[in-house]
Parts: sequence; structure tokens; C-alpha cells
Amino acid sequence: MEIFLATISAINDETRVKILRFIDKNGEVCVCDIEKSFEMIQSRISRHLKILKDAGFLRVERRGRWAYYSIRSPLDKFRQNILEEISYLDIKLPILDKGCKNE
Amino acid sequence: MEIFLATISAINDETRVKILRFIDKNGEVCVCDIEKSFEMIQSRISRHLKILKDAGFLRVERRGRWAYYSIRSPLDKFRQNILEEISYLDIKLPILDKGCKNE
DNA sequence: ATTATATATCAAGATATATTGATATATAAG
DNA sequence: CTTATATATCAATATATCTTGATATATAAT
Repeated sequence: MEIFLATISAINDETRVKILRFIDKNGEVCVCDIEKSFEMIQSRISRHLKILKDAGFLRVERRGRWAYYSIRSPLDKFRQNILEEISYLDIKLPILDKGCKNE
Repeated sequence: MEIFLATISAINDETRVKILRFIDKNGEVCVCDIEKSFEMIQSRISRHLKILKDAGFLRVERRGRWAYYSIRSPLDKFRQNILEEISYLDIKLPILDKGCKNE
């Protein structure tokens, strides 16, 4: 039940649904990319990413100064269904805006 | 997005997940049955049922004094997936205890 | 009509979650 | 070694949600 509710509460937030869809659409992105694209402060993005990661939707890989987030693979059927459902939503996503200074 | 989040927030609560599974398992039940089975006060049950109904999981049919709730049919693929996922959870459900005095 | 049962809804307080700004840590560049 | 960039986390506040008890409405039985 705890895992199920962690999964559900992770997507029970409009910002996180958008971030999740953004990563699903753009592939691997780092925190500053999302920060710049969404025009939200870093701590807010970082916190949402942690929740999505802990809920099993994302994986993170650190390279240099950067933390690259992407959809976790393999993804179980239920989370796949959720991603698919989100892809059907009529969401106005920001376009990817690289926010990192020296990549 | 509003409909998606209403669906998700409806199942983002342990009590509602249990009630939903209870109805899925037992079929049509009235509010007093759930009240008695779950040993929760009526207003609490009633409120949760309304949320599950508004989120498209349940239908209600009034007969006499009673309001009978059951899984809405037909149910779209996404909500079916959610019900299926909930059915896999290891939940300790109460057994159906008919709470109505004169049915 | 009066009383009992069933259900819904409201207002108040309790609890949980989100946002912000500040701080801490780590890597890389100069 | 010092500075800039990237990220994570914490504490305070703001906002949303849940629970409870009270009240309102409707049906049925006496």
C-alpha cells in the first residue's frame, strides 16, 4: 500500500505531471534544463524530481556537476500505463531550454 | 488535466483505496454497510464515496432510503488498470457487515 | 403526525503537502 | 586555492486535504 500510494501521490501534482511528461518527451535532461525550461526555482524542481525518482518513475545519473534524469527503464506495466495516460493529456509543455552554463 | 488529477487524487488516500477495493470485491453495497464494516462515522464514508463517484470510479443508485454504490460500468481502460493494480495490493479488508436496520 | 433510519453537506480543527529562500556540498574552471 | 556552477536539503510559511460533530433532507414505519 505504501508503494502504491507513493506512486499515486507522485503524480497527484500538476507540476510533477508536467515534468514527467517533459522528460518522457525529451529524454535525458539535467536539473538546470528543467529549471530554465519551466522557469521555476531550483529547489522546487529538485524536490519534485526526488519525489518522482523515489516513486520509481525516474532514474538519475550523475556526470560531472550535472544530474541527468530520465524515465526509469524497465518500467513496470502500471507506471507505463500512467505515462501513457499522461501522454494523452492536453498539456501545454515548455520547449526544452538548455539552462547549463558550461556543459 | 483536471479530470486526470481528480482521478488520481481520488485514489491518493488509503481509506478510499480500501473502500474502492471493498466495493469491487463485494459488488453493490449501501453506505451503512460500509459504515458498519469499516467502523467509521457516516459523514466520513459519505464524503469518500462522493469523491470516488465524482472521479468516475463509482455509480450510485437510490432505492428507498438507501444509496447503493457499485463500480461504474463501463469503466475506461485507465481506471480498469487502477482497479487491477489495487486488487494486487496486500490489503486487510473488513468483511461485509450489513449495517442497515430494515432493508 | 411523529419517530427512526439513511444519507449528504457544512464548519472547524487537525494533518499533510507545496513553495520559497537560505544553506550545504560537490565538481570544475581559472 | 578561490570562485562559479549544479544540485540537494532544511526551515518557515502557505495551501490543500482529511476527520469530526452538527445539521439538513428524505424515506419509511408506527
